[in-house]
Amino acid sequence: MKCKPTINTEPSERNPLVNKALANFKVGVDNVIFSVDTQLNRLLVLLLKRKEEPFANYWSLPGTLVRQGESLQDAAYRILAEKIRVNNLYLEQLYTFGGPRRDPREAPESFGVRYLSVSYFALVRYEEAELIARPVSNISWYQVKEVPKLAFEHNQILEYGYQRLKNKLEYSPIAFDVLPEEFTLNDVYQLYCTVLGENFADYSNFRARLLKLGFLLDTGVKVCRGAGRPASLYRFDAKAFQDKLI
Amino acid sequence: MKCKPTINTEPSERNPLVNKALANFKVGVDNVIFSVDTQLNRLLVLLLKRKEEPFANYWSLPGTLVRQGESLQDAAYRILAEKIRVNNLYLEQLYTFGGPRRDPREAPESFGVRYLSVSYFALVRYEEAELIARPVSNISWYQVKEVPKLAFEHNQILEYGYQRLKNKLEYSPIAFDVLPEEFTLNDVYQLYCTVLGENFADYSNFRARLLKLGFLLDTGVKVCRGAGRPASLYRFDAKAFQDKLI
DNA sequence: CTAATTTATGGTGAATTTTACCATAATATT
DNA sequence: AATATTATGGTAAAATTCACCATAAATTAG
Repeated sequence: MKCKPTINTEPSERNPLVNKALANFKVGVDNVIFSVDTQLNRLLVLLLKRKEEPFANYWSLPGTLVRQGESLQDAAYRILAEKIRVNNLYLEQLYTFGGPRRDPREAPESFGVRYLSVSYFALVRYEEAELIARPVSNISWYQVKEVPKLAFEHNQILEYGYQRLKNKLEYSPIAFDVLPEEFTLNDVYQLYCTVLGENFADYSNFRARLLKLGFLLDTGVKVCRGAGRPASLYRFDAKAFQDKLI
Repeated sequence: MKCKPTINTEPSERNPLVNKALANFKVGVDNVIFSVDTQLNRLLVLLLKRKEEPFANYWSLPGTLVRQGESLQDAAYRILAEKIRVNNLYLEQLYTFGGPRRDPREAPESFGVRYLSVSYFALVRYEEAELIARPVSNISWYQVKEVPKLAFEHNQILEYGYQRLKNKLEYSPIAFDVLPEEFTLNDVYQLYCTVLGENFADYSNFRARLLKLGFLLDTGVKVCRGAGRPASLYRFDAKAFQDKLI
C-alpha cells in the first residue's frame, strides 16, 4: 500500500538496462474470453495452442498484434471474431502489461522492439458461440479452475480477468448480455453461482433482491424444464436499468 | 451494453485506413496526480503547461514516453518524480488509450509511428508535495472542477481517473496512504467530503462506521485545533486491515 | 471570570436491508 | 395416487443504515 521513498531515485542511474533512448513497441491485444456453460455449470475460458516460438505448444489467450490504422478495441474484436462466431457479448479493456523482457524474443541486452500487451476481458453467450479456428485441436474452452501453465504472463492476465468478472457481476448487469433474451430467474441464479461459487447466496433471497431492483419484466409466459412447477420467463429492461442509475 | 452483430465483419475490409501491416508504437505514460488540500477542502490535480506542439500552451497531464528497458510503472514513477517530491502516495494503472490518430502528429493517411497512452492514477499527500518542475509558471495544482480544456484526450483521462478515485475511496484504504501517520477522525471525514462531495454522509454515522471496521488504533493522544473539544489521534493498522480481507 | 460557541464523542430509536428459514403451488416422476 | 422437484411468495430475527440528540471539553466573546 505504502510506496517507499525510492520514488525519487532515477531508475536509469541504477539499472544498466535503462538508457534515455525511447523504446519502440509492437502492441499486442490479448483477450480473456469467458463463457458460462449453464448446462454443466462450468465457467470456461477460451484458449489456443501456440504453433510458434516462443512458447510453442503452450496454451495461451487469443491474441494478435495491432495493425496500422486499427484501434485497440478493433483489434480485440478482430481476434475474437477470428476464433469464435457469436452475436451476444460484453467486452471491456482489462489491463496493460508492458514490463521489459516479458517476451523472450526481447533479448535482455539488445534494445530492439518491445512487445506490449493490452488485455481485454469478454463474456460471451456459450450456447451460440461457435469455435471457428482451425485445427479444432488447437482451440478449446477450458474450465477456469483447470487451466494449465500458459504462455507469457497469461496466467496472471487470466487471474486478473477472473477477478474483474466477479466484481462486474456484482454491480453491473453483464449477465443479461449473455443470457437469452428471455430467461428464468433460476437461469440468472445458476450463472451467478457458477461464476461466484456455489454458496454465494440463498436462492430465495437472490430472487427477491433481483426483482426488487425493478429492471426485470415478467413476460407472463411459463416454461417447464423437467420436474417442478413451471417458471416465469423474464426480460431485462435496459431502459429501466438506466433510469435506476440517475 | 449489447454489442451488435457488427462483430464478425472485418474492419480492414471496410475501413480504408486499416491494412494488414503492423503498427509501430511509441508508448507514453500520462499521470492523473490527485491531492487533497485539507486546509481549504479542495480536490486538486497536477497539470503542466505544454511548451511544444502539438497543443502548445495547453495545460496537460504530466506525461513521458517510455524508454528502452523501462517498465510502464517505472516511467510513471519517473515522470512523477521529475515534477514533484513526495514520499507518500498511492499509484495504480488506469486505462490505455490507443485509438489511431489520437495524436495530431499521426497524419491520417501516412502509416507512421503511432502514440499509445497508458494512464496512471496517483494520490499524493498534499502537505509534503513539493513542486520541482521549472519554470513554476508551467506547473500547477488545479481544482478538479476548474480544469480547462486540456491537450490530447486528457480531459477524458482525468474524468476516468476522478471516477476511479471516488470508487477506490469507498472500498479501499487509499486515504490512509496520504493522511499523516496520525490523524483525527475529522481529518478522514474532511478528505472523504472533499473527494465525494459535501453531503456524502453524516459525520456521526461516518465515525461509527469507520471505527466499527476495526483497523483504526486510538493512540490516546489528544490534539486541540482551534475551538472545541480535543480530538483523539488515530493510526491506520495495515495488519488489522489485511486480516479483515480473509 | 462567566457565558456562549465550537468541536468531539457516544449515544438513541426508527427505517431499511440482509439473512435464514418456511409454506404452498404446480409440475414431473414413480 | 403418492412422491419428488422446482417456483413462488412469504415470514421474523438480525444486522445495518439513517436522522437526530445529549453531553464533554476545549476555545472565544463579553
